[in-house]
Amino acid sequence: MSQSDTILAMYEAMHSSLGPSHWWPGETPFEIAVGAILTQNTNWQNVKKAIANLKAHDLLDARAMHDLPLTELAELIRPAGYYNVKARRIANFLNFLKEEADYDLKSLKSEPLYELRPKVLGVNGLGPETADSILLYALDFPTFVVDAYTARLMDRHGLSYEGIDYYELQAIFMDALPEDVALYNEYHALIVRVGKDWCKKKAGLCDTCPLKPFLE
DNA sequence: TTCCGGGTAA
DNA sequence: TTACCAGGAA
Repeated sequence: MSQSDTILAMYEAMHSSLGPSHWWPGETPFEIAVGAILTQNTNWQNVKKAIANLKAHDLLDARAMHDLPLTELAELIRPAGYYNVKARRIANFLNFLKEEADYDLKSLKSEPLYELRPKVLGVNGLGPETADSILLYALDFPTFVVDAYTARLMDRHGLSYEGIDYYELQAIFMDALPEDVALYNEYHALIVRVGKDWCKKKAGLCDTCPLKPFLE
């Protein structure tokens, strides 16, 4: 089987065994973008608490959030951890949103991906994974999100190697898959689910893993 | 390489 | 009590 056939087959295996993931959780593109920053190296359960705090204060709105002093924002997102750095990163993102889109995140959809992506990456605190998460899950751009789960899973299946670069790993998927936002969306979600529940950091639970047939 | 960090499962 | 988490910057 070719590399891209394998990657397509892995998707089918995960999807048929786990079902749809309904990603990204979040009611609006802005909520998704904020969630993408909050979940950097952080358990989603903790992010949910931070988002609940923001919602309770009617702050899941770009203008309202931008009017809030940084220290108060930090306090509200405290459950998500790294709350001081993340408050600064969200503020950086809000500055960007104001300048580039007059606080209207969705308006950025009119811009081509190849022009928008470098601008998003120019925001201090938004690295490749966070940028791609916002572009794919909040704005429906066809850019594939990879992460530590993806790297580990692919390495363990002999389809990658330890320490692979973000863009190289991303290219493996984008070269193998048709350009399809819904597919990119679901594939990354399935990888995260498999990464959390089977392809764990220490010892993988390969015996019961949906991807067991793909081990060498 | 180190720092940022609260929350929870094991 | 430790280990780890939908990372990124300095």
